[in-house]
Amino acid sequence: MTIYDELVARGLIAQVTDEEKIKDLINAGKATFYIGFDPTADSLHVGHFMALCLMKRLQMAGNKPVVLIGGGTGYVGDPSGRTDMRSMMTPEIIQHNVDCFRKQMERFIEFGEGKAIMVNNADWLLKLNYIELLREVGACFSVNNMLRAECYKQRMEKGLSFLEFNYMIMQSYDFYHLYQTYGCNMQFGGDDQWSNMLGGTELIRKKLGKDAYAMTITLLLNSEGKKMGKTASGAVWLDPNKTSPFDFYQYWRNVEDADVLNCIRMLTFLPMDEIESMSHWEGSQLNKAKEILAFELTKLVHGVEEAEKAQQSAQALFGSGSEGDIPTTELSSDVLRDGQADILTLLVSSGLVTTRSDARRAVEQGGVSADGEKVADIRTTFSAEKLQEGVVLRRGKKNYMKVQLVK
RNA sequence: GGGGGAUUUCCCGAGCGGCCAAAGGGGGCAGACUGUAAAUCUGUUGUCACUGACUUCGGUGGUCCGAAUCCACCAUCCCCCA
Repeated sequence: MTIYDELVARGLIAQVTDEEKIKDLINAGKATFYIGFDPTADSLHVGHFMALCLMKRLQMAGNKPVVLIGGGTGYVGDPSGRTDMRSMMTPEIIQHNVDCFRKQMERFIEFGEGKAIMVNNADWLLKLNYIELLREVGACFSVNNMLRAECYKQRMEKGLSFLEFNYMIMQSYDFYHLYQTYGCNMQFGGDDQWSNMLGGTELIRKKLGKDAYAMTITLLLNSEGKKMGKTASGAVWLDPNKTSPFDFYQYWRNVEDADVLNCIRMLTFLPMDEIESMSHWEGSQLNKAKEILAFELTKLVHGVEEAEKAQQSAQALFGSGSEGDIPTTELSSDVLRDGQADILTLLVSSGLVTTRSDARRAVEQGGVSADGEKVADIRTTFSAEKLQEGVVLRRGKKNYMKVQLVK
């Protein structure tokens, strides 16, 4: 199976400019391609992860990846796919985010001589002169066409600032610049980037009379059409300090039935025939597939060791498995009153709830247990001796924390 | 630059002087049922010393016994005209 066919089989490809050309280039390992990452946060998330996986796949097939970090475009903010305006980031924050991205990416992609390279568009964008740019590049863009682009359409309702309107031009300029500097002839990106990417290929055609190609990656949506990798409290991060390996594991362990296979296909490196054999799994067997998905992804992102730990904890807590590696919160003697600590205080200090009111509600609704025993009374207390041994608190089915008193 | 409209609790959105911690929906959380799934039903969803008290309705002042609701100024956003 060629690399292109595999990408198709995994459902990763959304749109392409010239299928035959792209197929030939990447199958032969002759492409130099780039993917841009905007440093809008201090950690990568699942969406970025997909792009990184794609890079890795293409790199393994002999193509040369260019990671472009949007240190310069970060000053502007991409309006595509958003209905609101981005808040402006300060140069310090942008730089901090760029550094964080770099660190995380080095785990996935091999950089160095003849391998992948990483560039930051701040290096060229910040130097541009306004008038020169207008004459050189601005003349190549038709505002009429830009306004027709899908990515601006939605924003026409809500209002679009001139700043954001220029994002497409900057991204196009990036492609143009990379084409000339590194011979980069292809761009990949999320499907919401399609118009921005076409801007680049067109600029290259107009300025240089050369062909460049673009391909977009399918957005990872769940069966309800929502972006995956998001929870009520925000994104699922790759940084273990922002999303613990256990929570990361649990996120994938809990995906809906309808989405498991899709995720396995698009996100893991399991061979296609193995995935195909899972495709007719049903019912509780599908549950097994979720375990595989969760384990594989945790392994890719956090390493085998963390993946095994997460799996063990999960099995210990949900199944009948042996005592696992339960996250523990250490308490100081501040929680004690007359040598006792009450359940509300413990719940709050364990981080299982954020307020005492929340804790009260959880107990009153029968959602709290300690060491497997349901806690029915909000006045329940625990002795200091008991707490020194450690107590496993549980809120609802899926939230656990061991609390232990230290002297 | 001129004119009009908006700003409510996580989100959408009611409220137009006391009966407002603020309807309704979405989302979240918990319970039942399950496969750590989905669907469904139920409860809950500002904080705390919790049958009561305290702090919220863009900001700051004011009117009033009493303001999310009225007035003034400021800020932000949207629409129309230029």
